[in-house]
Amino acid sequence: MSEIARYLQVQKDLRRSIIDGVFEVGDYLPSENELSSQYGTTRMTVRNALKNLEAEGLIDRKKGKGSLVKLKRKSIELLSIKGFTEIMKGKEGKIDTVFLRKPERIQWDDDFYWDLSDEEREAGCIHLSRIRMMEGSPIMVEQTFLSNLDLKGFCNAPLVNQSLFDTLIVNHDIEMTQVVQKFRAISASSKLAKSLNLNEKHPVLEIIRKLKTTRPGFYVYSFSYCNTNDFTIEA
Amino acid sequence: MSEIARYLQVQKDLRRSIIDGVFEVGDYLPSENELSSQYGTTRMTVRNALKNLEAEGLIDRKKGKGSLVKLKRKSIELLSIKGFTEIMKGKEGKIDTVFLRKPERIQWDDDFYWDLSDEEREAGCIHLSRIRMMEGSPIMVEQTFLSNLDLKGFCNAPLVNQSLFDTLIVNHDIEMTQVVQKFRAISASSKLAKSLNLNEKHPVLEIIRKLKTTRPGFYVYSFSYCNTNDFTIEA
DNA sequence: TTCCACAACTTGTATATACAAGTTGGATGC
DNA sequence: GCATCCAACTTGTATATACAAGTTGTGGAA
Repeated sequence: MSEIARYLQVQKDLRRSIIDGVFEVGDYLPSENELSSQYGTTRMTVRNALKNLEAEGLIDRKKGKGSLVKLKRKSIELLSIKGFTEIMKGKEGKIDTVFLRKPERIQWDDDFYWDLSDEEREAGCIHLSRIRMMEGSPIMVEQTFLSNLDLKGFCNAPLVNQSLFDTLIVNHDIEMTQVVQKFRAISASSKLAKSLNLNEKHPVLEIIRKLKTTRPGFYVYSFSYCNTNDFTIEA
Repeated sequence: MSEIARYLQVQKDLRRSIIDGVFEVGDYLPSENELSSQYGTTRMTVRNALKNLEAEGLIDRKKGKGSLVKLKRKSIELLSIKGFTEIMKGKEGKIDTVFLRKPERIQWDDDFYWDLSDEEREAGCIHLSRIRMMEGSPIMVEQTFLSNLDLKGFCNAPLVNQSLFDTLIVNHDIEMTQVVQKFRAISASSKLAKSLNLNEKHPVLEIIRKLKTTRPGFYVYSFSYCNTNDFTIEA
């Protein structure tokens, strides 16, 4: 009765294997024929799963070769930060993420930017706050809010791979599917300027995001503030 | 020999019909069975085309109902400008577009931001410049550059629907397929401040875009500068 | 009239099969 | 040794078919 579709099982299983490192970046997945006999299904069903994994950005598929694991989720996962100045043009530096506030349960703000459903309001809010650093310099402050819907143990368990997205997929079977993102240029408040090591009123890029997930009614909201002197934000 | 795949033909044909208004927004496409007999192919082939059109954002598909035409291309067509202040929250106002410079042939700048292929360099550049206004106020200045590759009569003919994108599709069979877009917050130069009716050094959102098309090697580049005091840019 | 069941549609999933076309490595011939 | 061809792999496309499951209108029972 209403079991999960087979191709979704395959998709989920392969995704988990990739994220957990069973298949490493640069590896090829087993061929479609191998996979279909492993999972006891047909090649077309496996292809359906692989096509979705490709759309998710986890693999690249090439005719004649195979399915290459790349594990580079597009903009939906993390905003990608690229060098802007001549020396760094287009390059992606190494990013360290530091918690300002670890995940904790709070109440939703009455004036929260996005409209919330009754269900979300009732479930309460989980909040976390991070700074992303590039070579010791703070680049982006990120505030994240999610509703506390069936997220058992979320605040106590550590994040998988330091990533909110990997944690939601691996521990809670929730996948990000769509994103609405809005951009503004604003002046840094004194507090923000301090966090980003800038002068007050320096221009800062504000990114407001609402991420839809595979769990109906469950969204992830984030507000990011970036110093874009030497970097661009790619989305 | 190496004909275009059937599902791509169906896809292109349906896409064009939608853009040309044969199927209007809000209509349902013919059912998969109807389409497959119309095109003399199987349902699975038609489904392949429809799935891609759904990914392009041209239709929505619902089990039990059909394929709903929505023609809401995502960020790839036009950046959408939405009200930010309380009164306007999320609303989309009416936008007028005014030419600062009509399309004209120029030389590529040696220091052009993106790397250009020899082919693009040789073909030369077409440049146009527009301001987008909302209720009389300038919101965005947009500089657009494209290589002059087989664009017969482009500079002389008027734009279709006032739109560069519609012009390229209808007159030259070129369709935008992918976009790389980078965001920065910068201070308005005096010239830019004047165009946008702002004080000098006011924060301005810079959007750098490179649009890939269905014609190999042909790209459209744009640089946009937005006043985001009362609006957000959605991408 | 109102309600309910069902037929007739829609898209979603799955199987089985076939051939086309890109990639690779090894056998063969020189 | 070296180039060439080819067999054996890979994914891409296409056909044919079947049933599941969501949607809607119709027609009959209460």
